[in-house]
Amino acid sequence: MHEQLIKSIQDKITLSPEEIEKVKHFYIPKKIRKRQYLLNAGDVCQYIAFVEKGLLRSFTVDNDGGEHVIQFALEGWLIGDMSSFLSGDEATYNIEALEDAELLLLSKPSMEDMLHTVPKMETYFRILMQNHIVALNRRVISSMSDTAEQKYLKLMNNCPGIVNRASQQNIASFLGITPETLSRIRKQVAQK
Amino acid sequence: MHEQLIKSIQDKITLSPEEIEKVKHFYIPKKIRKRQYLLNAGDVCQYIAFVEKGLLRSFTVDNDGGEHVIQFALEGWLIGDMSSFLSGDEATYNIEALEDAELLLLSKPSMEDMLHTVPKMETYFRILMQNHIVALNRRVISSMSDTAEQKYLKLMNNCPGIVNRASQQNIASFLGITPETLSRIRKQVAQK
DNA sequence: CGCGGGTTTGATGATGCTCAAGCCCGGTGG
DNA sequence: CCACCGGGCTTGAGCATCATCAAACCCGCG
Repeated sequence: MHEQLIKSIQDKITLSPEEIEKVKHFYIPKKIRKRQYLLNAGDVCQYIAFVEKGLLRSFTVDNDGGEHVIQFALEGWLIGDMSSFLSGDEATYNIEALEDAELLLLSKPSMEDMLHTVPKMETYFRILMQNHIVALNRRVISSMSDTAEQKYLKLMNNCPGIVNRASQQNIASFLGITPETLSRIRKQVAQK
Repeated sequence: MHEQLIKSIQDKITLSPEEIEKVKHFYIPKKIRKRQYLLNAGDVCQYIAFVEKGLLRSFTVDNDGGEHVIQFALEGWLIGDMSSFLSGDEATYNIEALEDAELLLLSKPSMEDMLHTVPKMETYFRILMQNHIVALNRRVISSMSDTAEQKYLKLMNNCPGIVNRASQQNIASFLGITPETLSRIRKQVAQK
């Protein structure tokens, strides 16, 4: 049940077996079914979710009712509205399961406890934050300067799992292009 | 010399006068002239710079030699290659002064000292990080779904200082459009 | 069997890029 | 003090990419 979490942590820092046991107990396991929401925009984000299994998306809905996929999360990824979680403000994102999923939830009090009892986890979260910012910066540049095809190919290289498992609509929204354009691109790419 | 810094901190957390004095001493004042570089891509980012006065930009250069402005920083803002600063890896961004500037530099050892002696500064930096992530997410959405004119108008509203002080080339690069397009947009916008 | 969501395919049009020329203005040297 | 240079900004014409709108298609499911 915690394999992915432990792998993710040991990837970045070294913990003793006892520390690992302690860390585990701060997370609450939760299963959630396809199409269920983990968070609704407007609520406060109570939990950061680590994905053990499954696929989720976070997205916003703009004034015209258009959805914009902010992020996908599959096995080994974190998802949540960080800003709402840390500040206690209303969330601006929705989070929905695209597949049946097994999650490990971390509440804010648990997180604080955990950082207190296993201080090395500070480093773990700092690295996650840092990687997230780097990824966001890359995405900004890509969305501004790459063609639709380049964006798609980069996603295929970096996250083949997402391309295979998410619907084209969601992928298109994530890439900032229309589903029709994505369909045509896939056709072209396949012919090579 | 530290007015902007103190304002930025007191905006987010409450410090006693003694704590403020302590904090000040961790920062190294530095003046830098227009066109000077604070950081070259490939070097390690030794300092996070707080801007007391002036205007800077961070940018990448892609394979074709094209520049992409990642960020501007004017009075009261932070600039640096966070990832390089925190991890010690090579920086991917360049940082250049667009105006003569007065900076307050924070090295990594100083930062660690400071967080140790004035723990409330943890919160300050966490809020900065958090705001940064929110801003990046907004920028991603904007760059994917807004027209060039909308992007420009948003920048004008959010950061009039940048629109007034940076060159059109830099603003265009930041917005992900060509200088020609920006020129035409400004003309249209002016006619209202 | 028929419905419905997601995907494909086609035709058309708008937005913004490219390339190219001209202009404005500040700085430099004669 | 003026002429000239050069960088940045403007303006124009043509074009590529991608969005829009619309129709057909595919396939799982009631």
